[in-house]
Amino acid sequence: MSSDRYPFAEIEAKWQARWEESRQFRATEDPGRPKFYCLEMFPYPSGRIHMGHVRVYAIGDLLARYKWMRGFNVLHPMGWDAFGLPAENAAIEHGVHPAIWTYENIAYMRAQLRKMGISYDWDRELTTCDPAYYKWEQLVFIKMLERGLAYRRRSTVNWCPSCQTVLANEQVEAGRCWRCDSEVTRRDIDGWFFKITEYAEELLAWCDRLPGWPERVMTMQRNWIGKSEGAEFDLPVVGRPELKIRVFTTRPDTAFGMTYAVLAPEHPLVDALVTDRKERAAIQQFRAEVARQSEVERTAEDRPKRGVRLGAKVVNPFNGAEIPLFIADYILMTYGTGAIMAVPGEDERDWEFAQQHGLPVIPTVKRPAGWTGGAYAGEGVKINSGFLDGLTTAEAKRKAIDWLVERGLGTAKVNYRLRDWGISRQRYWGAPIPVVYCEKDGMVPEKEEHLPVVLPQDVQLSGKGGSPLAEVASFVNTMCPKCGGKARRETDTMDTFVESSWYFLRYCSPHYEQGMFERAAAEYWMPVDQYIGGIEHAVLHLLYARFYTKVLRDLGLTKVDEPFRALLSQGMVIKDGAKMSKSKGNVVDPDDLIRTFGADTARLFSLFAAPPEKDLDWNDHGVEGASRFLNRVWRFVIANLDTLKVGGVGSTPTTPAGVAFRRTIHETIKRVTDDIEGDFHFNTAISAIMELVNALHAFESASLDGVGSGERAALLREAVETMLLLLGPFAPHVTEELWQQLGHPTSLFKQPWPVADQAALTRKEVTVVLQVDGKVRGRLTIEVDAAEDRVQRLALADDKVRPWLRGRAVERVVVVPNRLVNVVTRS
RNA sequence: GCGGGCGUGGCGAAACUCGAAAACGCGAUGCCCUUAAAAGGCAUUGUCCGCAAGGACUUGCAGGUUCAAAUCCUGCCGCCCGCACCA
Repeated sequence: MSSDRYPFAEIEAKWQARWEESRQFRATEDPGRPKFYCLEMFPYPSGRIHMGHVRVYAIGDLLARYKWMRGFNVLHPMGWDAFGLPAENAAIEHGVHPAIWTYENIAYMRAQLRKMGISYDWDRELTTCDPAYYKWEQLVFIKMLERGLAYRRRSTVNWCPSCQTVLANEQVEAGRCWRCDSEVTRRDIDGWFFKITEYAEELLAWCDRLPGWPERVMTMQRNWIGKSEGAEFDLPVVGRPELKIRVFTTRPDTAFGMTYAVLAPEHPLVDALVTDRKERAAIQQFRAEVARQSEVERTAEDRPKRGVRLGAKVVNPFNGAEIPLFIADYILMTYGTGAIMAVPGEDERDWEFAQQHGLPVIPTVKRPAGWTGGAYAGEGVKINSGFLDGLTTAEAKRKAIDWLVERGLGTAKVNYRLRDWGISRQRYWGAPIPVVYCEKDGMVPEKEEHLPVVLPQDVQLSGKGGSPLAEVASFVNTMCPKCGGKARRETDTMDTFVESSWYFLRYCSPHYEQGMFERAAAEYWMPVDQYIGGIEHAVLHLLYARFYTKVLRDLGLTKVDEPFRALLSQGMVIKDGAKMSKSKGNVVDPDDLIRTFGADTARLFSLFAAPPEKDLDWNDHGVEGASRFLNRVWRFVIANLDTLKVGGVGSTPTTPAGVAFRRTIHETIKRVTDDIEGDFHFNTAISAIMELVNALHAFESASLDGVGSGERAALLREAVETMLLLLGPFAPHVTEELWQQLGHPTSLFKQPWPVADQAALTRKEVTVVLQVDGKVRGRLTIEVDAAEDRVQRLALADDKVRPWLRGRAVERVVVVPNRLVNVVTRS
């Protein structure tokens, strides 16, 4: 089966060694050259690479090598996102220390990546579980603490019972843990937060200033940040002058339609509002029911809204009306003020609740003609609204807010759905949070000179819950950095998304010891020009990294506002209609693939089968096709080596066949370049190269008679060399080998990218399509830019066209220069 | 419910600043090479009618705009993704 295959194993090993020995892809700052920072999301060292990795790294390497050839100074680093739960779980299951498990996996995966022949600058490899790495985020943590950007508080958090740790909001997907899919529960717990909400407005604003990002991702981030503008004001409690309930609304214009108000069950004022024992019992029961519900139950679709009426009443400040007050489960303590004014006339949720509880509805917006529904959330003219009557929704919003402000009752208010980033993890395998708790001084940050706070190695991992570090006496028991007295270390570790929030900066100067990164190096390389990774991080890593970069900027460490200039979100690798997974039994192992077909084939197919942003449907026959193509290239070059070596450089063919062939060569250059530069259409770029190879075969056999041998050899040489240069970034080993066999002493990847010769591209003749009433009836070969009236005359006289005009009058003739003629008839 | 995306041969796909639908690859069929197979080469391959020449039809469905629509517009149908009681 493999009898005539080119020796890919030998070739790939040879060039991987050469590139490494010659340090060809090592990057150094060079202000004289334009830089290109090409970065793929670094992997978690789970054990072995999978096809998803092959795909991203093939894309990244293609761009990196292409940019090298375009003369850029390319930074293309690789490293390991090495902290994380799987290491700890492996330790619990198999008794291997997380560090050993992690470093063994890294060693294996590094070898796998090397076998793929990716052009990484391995000198810059970094591993986030290295104290020399996480030291710097501990330092930044302390600075964030000083600025109030990191803080500790008790709150209700998302708890994953399987991972035994807290999850940030971004890490909960439809009520389930993003990593293990367990149902998330709620827990009241002390924990550390990063104040990402302080950057909500800036993160949102920059969503409009990153044209290199996919719209899809930006939309997801905008939705996640969830800005809404409105007003906040107080509802006085009847007969209790000391009590006011603050509410947030985006529709202050509808305040006259307020017929009741609602508090979240957890609202702190509830206790103060309750007076008699019976009411207290009912409320406690309701609160307990709500608390028992899981996140999944509470957000289930079509859930009826439940609530309890309180004895207390509040006053609508707009019209003085006394209205009933409820607690209800559809109001969340975590959003706005945890209390609302309810306007059933213009809010569907309030409408539903009002129907159930027999509450009155006052419409405040004139309904459109024929409106039959309940709540009307659309815009319109105000009615039943006192001083707002007759205004539009927008005008009334403004006027209502002005009215509140004038009377000191409320203010305009912007709310965000984004919550602060909970970074405490009650697990072992992460970066320690560098603070201690002193009996005398309370919480005290570790001194800078004591950093890093190193994660201890000797730890018992039971998986039973509770921070494993709390069991390590030598770690926990320490001295207060302030008073020198007895103190206990913080035993939570940081969310591993903190490490991945700045690794791209560390790559700029990975061995720098005086700080997080060397300022000059970061200024030269940053921002990342092209970032490549999966869509699953649209609001996780990508939002955190944007936030953290802004924090570092505000700490004066860097000037960059945004870490990633352009983002390419690649699709998943699918086989037999499903994502590859062990349970589905549809996994393709990269090791097998490389052993059987070679890295070049694996990469070429990954790039050819689909455009990068789409899911890639893995097909074993397709892989064979990619392999067949590379073999075809190999055989052609080897078989014609003698001819190719004698071919002169630069050809100006004189025969029509030669001119046409040379045009094909240069059209291919243009197509491939446009496809890479434009929208990353690597699949069509490869198609174009395949067409060139097909043309090469055809020309080689057809040109034996007719084309002079000098012209023929020169053209073949130009075609083959161009083809190898264009194919290089897609299949680097085989092209590099053939380049050398052609007698070139220097690397293919040190050659300039070919430029299409305009002269070769220009045509003398074009084919013009002849249509009658929009249907193709014939073709006409004619010189370029022929006069319209002549084209028209020839079209009308054409043998294929004339029969279709019989018995019909020509109404008009549309001539599109160099493309088509459409004869429109009237019957 | 809100937001985004998609729907083209047997399959992956291409063309989407309106201008030859299906490039390239896979698969399939036939032939050549071979003792034979593998590998390779050449050819055919959207559907239907036809011996052929040729013709008709065809981009989820139904309309519309246009000389001309896969491409623009309207309304449906189906699929995927994100958010979702966010006041």
